[in-house]
Amino acid sequence: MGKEIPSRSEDYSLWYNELVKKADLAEHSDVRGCMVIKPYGYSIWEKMQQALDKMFKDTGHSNAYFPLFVPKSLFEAEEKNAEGFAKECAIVTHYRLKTDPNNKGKLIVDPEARLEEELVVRPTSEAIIWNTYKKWIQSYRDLPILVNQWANVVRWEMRTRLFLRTAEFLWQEGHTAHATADDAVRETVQMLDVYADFAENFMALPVVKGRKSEGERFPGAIDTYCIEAMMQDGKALQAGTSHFLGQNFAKAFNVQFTSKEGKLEHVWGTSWGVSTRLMGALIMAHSDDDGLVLPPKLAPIHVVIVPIFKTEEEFKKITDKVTEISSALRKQGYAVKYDSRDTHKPGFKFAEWELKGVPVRLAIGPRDLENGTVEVARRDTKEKKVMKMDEINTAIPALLDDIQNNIYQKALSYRNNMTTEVNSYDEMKKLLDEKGGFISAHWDGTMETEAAIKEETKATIRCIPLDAKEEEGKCIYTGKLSKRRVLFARAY
RNA sequence: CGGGGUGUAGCACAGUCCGGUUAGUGUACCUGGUUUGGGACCAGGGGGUCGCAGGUUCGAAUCCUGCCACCCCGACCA
Repeated sequence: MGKEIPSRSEDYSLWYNELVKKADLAEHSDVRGCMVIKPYGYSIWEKMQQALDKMFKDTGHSNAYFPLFVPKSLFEAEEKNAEGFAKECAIVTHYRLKTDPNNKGKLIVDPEARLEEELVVRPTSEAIIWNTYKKWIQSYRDLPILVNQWANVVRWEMRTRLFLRTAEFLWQEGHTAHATADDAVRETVQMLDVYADFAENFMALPVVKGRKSEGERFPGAIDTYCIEAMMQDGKALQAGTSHFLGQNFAKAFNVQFTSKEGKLEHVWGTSWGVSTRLMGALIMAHSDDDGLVLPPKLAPIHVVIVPIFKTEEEFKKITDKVTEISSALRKQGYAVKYDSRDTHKPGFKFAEWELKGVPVRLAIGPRDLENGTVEVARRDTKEKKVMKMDEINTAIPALLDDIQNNIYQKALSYRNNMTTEVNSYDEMKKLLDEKGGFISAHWDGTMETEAAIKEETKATIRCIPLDAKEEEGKCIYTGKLSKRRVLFARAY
């Protein structure tokens, strides 16, 4: 018996945890709340990075790197931001250990080595970056500044889950500075579009673009835009955010520039990020009870080839054929894995590569050699068919495209099925308990109502969709007037 | 951070209530052979600070105290 995972219907959250571990994506480390991302999982993250990085560069951004540590005085400069993160910060207070005089071979913190000013381990980098931008910006000619950084951040979470919420996680954070509010808003929306494009075209994950309510907004932002996705258990997941910071950070850090007209003005800012949480979204959006299902565009291995043989001689003949096929596929840019292990039976290998979500599997045995055929199996539908060997080179690219498209369509129709328009609070509560998903409903726009609904149902306003049509209605909770529907859901 | 639960081989667990040979099972691992078109079989073998630290006892995986970690529920989480 190999590795098996629980079914989604039995225990969704156990299914997720086991899948992450059994598919070799990540595991818990010995550090509380922190994970080890294993090579297979990390290679998926690298594919995400590559695609996103290119999109950032194509929209004019450059990468840079800022320090992990933020002096407390800088951190607290933008009050709302500091307050928002204060409860989950790790703080460096000392810079030296020494041997414990009472306990041989052990180390203690040297009380003599207390830092004059504590260093906050960045939960996000606005503070240190805006403090740096102050030095970079004097004139409108210095603007815009379009910088991104790939980094780790630390948020001391009480309850963690692999990829979805860990104390340390990897992400990218873009930080831009502009001469006008319009420019900054345009940037904010552009990056939201980049995220949505990435989610849909690479992750095969349909997302709703929207704006956060005041209560869900990034601390220190004027406006927070987001993409929201629907997971297979009916819970929503925020997959990326893009913030219009107004002049909040420029004012806090005194970042001013001289305009064309010779006036001294505060700079307008944005910040935007996606994290390794996208891995969680990817896993939960597509995978099934047999394991991971990866969209070809993010799969570290596109095609796995399993030989079926009895004798050494058969194995050699098959290997020759496989070499031919795989080098032709590699020439087209596909990652091909030949699983030539003789220590496992084919059935075992089939199950293992399915668990790891490889989009296409080829099986070649003596029968195929005779007939000039190969068995082609696709991971998303688990369909198998026998193909002529000389068709492979053209059939595989088409098949991979089809898989990419199919899992997107499947996720899209699921998401649409899981989005329900609701006009009464009772109906909403019933739906949340029985079906889940997005609830599209009217809201009076106040924080009080939002908080009350959250308190009573555990559902939050995920976003105010950008494409929400103007529609007169009554708030589901207070009956007050509302101009458009918003999306509620229970969320990760 | 509160309530509950669990820590025994890489993994999953039994044994703990009621202390007493050499701590066991499945799986994984190693060797040899037979196998190979959906998770092979037989035989042999290796692997254990029983979470950590104290205590009680002639004797502790087992009883007591403290600590740590993880899981579930809640609070928290922009």
